[in-house]
Amino acid sequence: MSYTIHEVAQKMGISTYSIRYYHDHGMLPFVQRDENNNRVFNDVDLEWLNIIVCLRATGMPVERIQHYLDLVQEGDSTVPERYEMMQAQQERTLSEISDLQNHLSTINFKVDHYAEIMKNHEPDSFVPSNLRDTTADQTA
Amino acid sequence: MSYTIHEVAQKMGISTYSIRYYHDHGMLPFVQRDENNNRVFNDVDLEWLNIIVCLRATGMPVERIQHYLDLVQEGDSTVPERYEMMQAQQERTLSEISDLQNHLSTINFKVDHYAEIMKNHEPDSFVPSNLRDTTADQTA
DNA sequence: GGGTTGCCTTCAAGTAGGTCGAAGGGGGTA
DNA sequence: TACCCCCTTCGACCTACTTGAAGGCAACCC
Repeated sequence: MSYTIHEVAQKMGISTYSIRYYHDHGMLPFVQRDENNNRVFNDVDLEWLNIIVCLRATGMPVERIQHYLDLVQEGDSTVPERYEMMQAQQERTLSEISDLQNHLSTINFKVDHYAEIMKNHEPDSFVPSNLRDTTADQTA
Repeated sequence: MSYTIHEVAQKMGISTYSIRYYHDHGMLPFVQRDENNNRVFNDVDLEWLNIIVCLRATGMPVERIQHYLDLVQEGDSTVPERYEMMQAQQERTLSEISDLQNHLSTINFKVDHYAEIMKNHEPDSFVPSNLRDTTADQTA
């Protein structure tokens, strides 16, 4: 199967701009061109792109991804380094998930807090700011 | 209690650059200056910064955060809009956590895969790339 | 066959959110 | 007085896109 850049963009949930960016920066080394110089993607390209998207989404810089993809192309002798990279990425991602969960509970608290305020007001009865009690609202 | 910009940076785990950036962009409206024009932060400023860090870390653009902070200062009449903003942020964060968890399982798979390869090799016995079996390595 | 639409191309410029360096000032200590 | 350290502002730089301008090629319409 072969795909246009738009099909790939839709499939992967990223923009055509990003795909061109990755390609132009050497991260999609197997992409072909058709007779009009348009990019033509196949399933292997999609797999590579999948890796790129995964690593970018978990915060790996483009330069590191380039290095990782180079290692993949160099073969099994680079497995130990790739192993270390993926382990680092694993830890990084776990800690980012945990950070996000902490932030989420802060946000949950605010949602509940605002819901509570709204429950105690009749609809359309919010007091104007010049009349409100300012002492209790420091935590927003 | 009052704090220097460095103390705040350390407390919040962000750079002094970021703090100045937020201040310069009107997101820390209460920060004072001392007689030498240095920024002086108090506990209320820390609370505001905490909100900023939380919303930024969960992907809210600076402009939206500015708007949110404006709403907070306007008082209770803006509670419904703030409620909607925090609900949106809640959903966004939940879906980002879920995305990260999916990406994490891809990474876990690679870590396990590489560990498996390394287990089946004596140390320092990785084959040079020109001798390896290239057919099985498409998924990196 | 000429015009329009539409998708593609490249290259350059713009953007967000910081990050950093230069230049300079104030204050404390030796 | 010299030195050090931390602060300031302002402007340049950075990453990872994002967008715009200018133009090519093909397909359809009349």
